[in-house]
Amino acid sequence: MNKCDQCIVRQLSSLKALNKEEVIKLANSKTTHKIKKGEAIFEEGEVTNGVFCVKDGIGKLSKLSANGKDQIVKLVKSGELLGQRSMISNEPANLSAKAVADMEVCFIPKSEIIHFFNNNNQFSMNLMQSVCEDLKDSENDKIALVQKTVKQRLAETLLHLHDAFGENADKTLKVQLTREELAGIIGTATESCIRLLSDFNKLELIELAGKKIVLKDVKALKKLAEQL
Amino acid sequence: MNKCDQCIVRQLSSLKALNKEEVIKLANSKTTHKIKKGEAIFEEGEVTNGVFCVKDGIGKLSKLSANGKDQIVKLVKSGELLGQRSMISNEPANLSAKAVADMEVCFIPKSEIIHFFNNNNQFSMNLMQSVCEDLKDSENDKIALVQKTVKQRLAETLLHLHDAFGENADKTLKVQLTREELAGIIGTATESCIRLLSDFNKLELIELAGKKIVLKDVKALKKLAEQL
DNA sequence: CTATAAATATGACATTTATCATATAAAAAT
DNA sequence: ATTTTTATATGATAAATGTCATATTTATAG
Repeated sequence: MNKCDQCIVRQLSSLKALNKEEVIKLANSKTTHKIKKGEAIFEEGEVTNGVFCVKDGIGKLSKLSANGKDQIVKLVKSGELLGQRSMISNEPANLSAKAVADMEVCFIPKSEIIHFFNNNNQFSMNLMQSVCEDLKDSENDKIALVQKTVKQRLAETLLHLHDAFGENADKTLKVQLTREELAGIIGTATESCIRLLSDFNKLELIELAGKKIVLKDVKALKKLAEQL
Repeated sequence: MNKCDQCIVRQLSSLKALNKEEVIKLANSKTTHKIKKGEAIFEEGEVTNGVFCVKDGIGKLSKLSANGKDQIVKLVKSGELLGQRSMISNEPANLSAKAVADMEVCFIPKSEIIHFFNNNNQFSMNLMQSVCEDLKDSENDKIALVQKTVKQRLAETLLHLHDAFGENADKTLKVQLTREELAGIIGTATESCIRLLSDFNKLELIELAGKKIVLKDVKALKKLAEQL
């Protein structure tokens, strides 16, 4: 039973370049894992020796600082690969990967990936492009961190979460993050994040219902995120 | 006359994986350019259609913000490749590349690189690893921007400039940056950068002689950069 | 070599953001 | 259901950093 063929990761990630034969090879070597919200897929410093495909759920890549704050570098959703960077660099993971919502992931051993990389030009190009995409995002994030205020970054992040993960039937954002996690994405103190969310709420840019957030005025949020 | 074979870029960059035949092919397709200090190799938004090898000099990759500040993402020195990311992503450059010191660069057309990428696994792996290295650096920079103070980042940057570019006979740093450029690297206002340099000078951590900077107390700078 | 512009330096002040304290609400455990 | 913990919220304050003004020095152009 070749389950990988129908898998969303196979449709969306670099793996889409694999041919039938390669997918069968993949299906035989992969292992499937369920990760509960809050649990780690791998921790900073760990040697993973392969990549993880996100079949379902949402994960965060983050790094714990000396002062105890967890800086979130990227959120990943179904269809994406995790741990490519450290596998390719032959290094222990630079970041920890944890589940923000219950996840289902498949582990693909490094040997398989390297085999595909060496024998399938389209695959290696896809993988390369995916790392390049991450690099571009990271560089742009870096610039935003310096050039925008916390308020602007919060607005930007809310819009991005909406774009990337969508909304539920009741218009609330699909990703449910704690205030602490949200602060970890925009790079600020938890209290500042909470405060600004309250402000946005009062200004009717968003609506807060417990942990759930509704973007009420996307236009105004966009304006806020971009203004000088 | 096959000049590429002896070139420093060939010895240090992903190109080291090329065989004799490939180097000859490379030598026939490359073009050499001299770039004066301050001039651009390419500008943000430009389609480059190839990569640039840095034979000599120092360059900066930066992005101009709406408020007129130039955020420097990376400095490059001889032996490195420029413009890989946007070439691979098939996108116009996300950043501008300008000379910080007079440069000599060679342009290699995209078609050549793609040919090597598809026919030489070691080259494609090298290129991949080089982008991964950039990604790791960028992610770590991002985290430092959030978790460290401007003072710490200045100390860190001075140490990094010393490590990466070395010093002259008179112990001054080899890279000569304006205060504005230095501010653009650490992500702060020019005035704040100047002020902190003065402080460091008074504390005898560094010595200022015009634009030239000497690191007088590396140990103390390291301690400053890492402390909580 | 002078005139002009640009870079560096420093003070005064405003603003942003972090930190600490504490209250309230929500979630988890017993 | 009640206790205990954890998350959210908000005020007060301090610290860090940006902005504006203005010298002073250094570089560049004529």
